Amino acid sequence: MKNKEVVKLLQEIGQLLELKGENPFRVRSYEKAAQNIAALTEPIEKFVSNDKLKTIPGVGEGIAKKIKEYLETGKLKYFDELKKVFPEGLLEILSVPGIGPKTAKTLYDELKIKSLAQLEKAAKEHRLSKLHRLGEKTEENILRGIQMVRKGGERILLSSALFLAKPIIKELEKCPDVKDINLAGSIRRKKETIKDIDILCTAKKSDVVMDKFVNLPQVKEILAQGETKSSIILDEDIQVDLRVIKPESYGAALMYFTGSKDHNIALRELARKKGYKINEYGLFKLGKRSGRVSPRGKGAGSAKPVRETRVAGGSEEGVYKKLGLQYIPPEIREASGEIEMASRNKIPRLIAQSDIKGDLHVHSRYSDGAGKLTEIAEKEKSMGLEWVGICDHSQSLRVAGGLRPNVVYEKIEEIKKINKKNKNFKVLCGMEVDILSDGSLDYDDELLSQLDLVIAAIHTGFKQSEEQLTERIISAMENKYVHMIAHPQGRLLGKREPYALNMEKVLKTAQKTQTFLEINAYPERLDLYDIYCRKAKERGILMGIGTDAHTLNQTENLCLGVAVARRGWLERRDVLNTISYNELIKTLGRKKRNVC
DNA sequence: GCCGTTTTCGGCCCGACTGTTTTCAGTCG
Repeated sequence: MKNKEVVKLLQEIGQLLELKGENPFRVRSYEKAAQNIAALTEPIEKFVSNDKLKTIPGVGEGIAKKIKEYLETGKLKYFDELKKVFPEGLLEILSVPGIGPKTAKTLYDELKIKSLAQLEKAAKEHRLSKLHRLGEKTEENILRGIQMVRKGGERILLSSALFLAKPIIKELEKCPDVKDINLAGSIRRKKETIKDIDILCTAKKSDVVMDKFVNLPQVKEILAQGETKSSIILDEDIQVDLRVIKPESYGAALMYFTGSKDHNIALRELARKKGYKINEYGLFKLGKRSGRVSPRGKGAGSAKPVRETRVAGGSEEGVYKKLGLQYIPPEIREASGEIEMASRNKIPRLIAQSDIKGDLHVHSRYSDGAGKLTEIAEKEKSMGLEWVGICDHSQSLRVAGGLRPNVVYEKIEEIKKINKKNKNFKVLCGMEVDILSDGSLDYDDELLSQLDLVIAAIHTGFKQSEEQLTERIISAMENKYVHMIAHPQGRLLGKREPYALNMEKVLKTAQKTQTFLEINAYPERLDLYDIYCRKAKERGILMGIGTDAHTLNQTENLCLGVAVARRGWLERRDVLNTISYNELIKTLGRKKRNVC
């Protein structure tokens, strides 16, 4: 699958064209096409062979031809020609915050700067500030930007971002002037990793809350402080933006800053077609034939377009409604069909935290977890749950205290005793059984048949070929005692890419064998991911959320699993965790009955 | 370069903040 390669190619073409000073709409076309290809779940090669490239939104005659040439020959003449005009290092410079195409071009033209290192040297020697429209401040900002780029990644886990955001919200809420306050941006959409934290609030006077914000004890640096927007860097090197909004615009602003960018663009296009204008201040009805006002207004604040009437803006619901749309939950605002569904009133009621009755994957002290069985049960009960599946590691995983078969039998007995004592809470005796390198399971069927819950997982041999890895998972699913595949794709965010798997085959087999797939809610995993959750749902595959908790506190990560499920459009009926203990036992027995 | 309830040409999302300037260009989201 060469989608990523093609996306990168188109993005780089866009950037080079931007440097060249090309028509910005042409630049935008390449970006748009790249975005839409990035969102594909099928290999781009398939589109070439079927001559279907132009069915991808944003891909027309020109770009289709270029993609075809690149995929068929491995090269693209047009791109090679472009690269002759500007050295590749300039693209690296563009990644420095604050440097856009114009600045990059000036730096190249005037100072012959074509790499990050040269840029850094020039900034330190104060050669940048001698250029037109660049000053000392810019020089400092560029140096800081270079450090940011060098640090790489700079995205943090959703869980870490939430951990940092919550105390800030709590503190700002204390301002008597602050009425509504909410997260926005990717953290509100619950993306798996977050670049910066966006917060929105309403307040009568913004200076009080802005002052409080920039003076929070965890602030390392103030990047900007304005009337409507301020930006800070936390000690943890994460940027936080706060925007203060007037109440009548709060909903529109929340939508605008929650994004995603593509969702917003699609909404704006829809609004325009319906004779509205939408921005962060509200939804406005355009007066008859008055929409032709030049956007280039002169003078501060005097550019108010004529005859616009605000028709919505205070609440998100109101704006969606006026646009003829059902409310769209933030988690699915990714321009992946939600607007069309909302126009047909077909947005499902997504699963909610309150639907959850249990956790399918927790480790105890039997293997590498920290809690005793009874402690785990108490903890989960205190969270309002009714059952927990305790799945320790199997014997091969020695480093994680994998259980010998005789110990598994001891665990079964202990759990029986616990369940006898507890009327309102049940523990399922589960195991996370290794799928060995040859595809066999780490325990024999005799032992597996004694367990309430068997989840199978790959923990070794990640580097095998796609065929081998896919085959391993498939053969595990074909075992009638295996209920669920844990962390099916095996990635660790920021540390390890997912295993090479043929997901089509995996999903097909899960459907055929009635095997469930896990949404592993461990912060670094969040696996299966959203797009495959949605695909699994389309096939009628049930999903199960497991926290993979190794400490008692980690059981609280259930909310992250719910977030992934919501991003995957899952409803209550798609997720095992929403059913009662008795129903669950029945459902877990289904595979054995039906498949064998 | 793409696209069509503005349909084969003429649009294409739009406003805030910074840092520089002396009225605004560039960048960002």
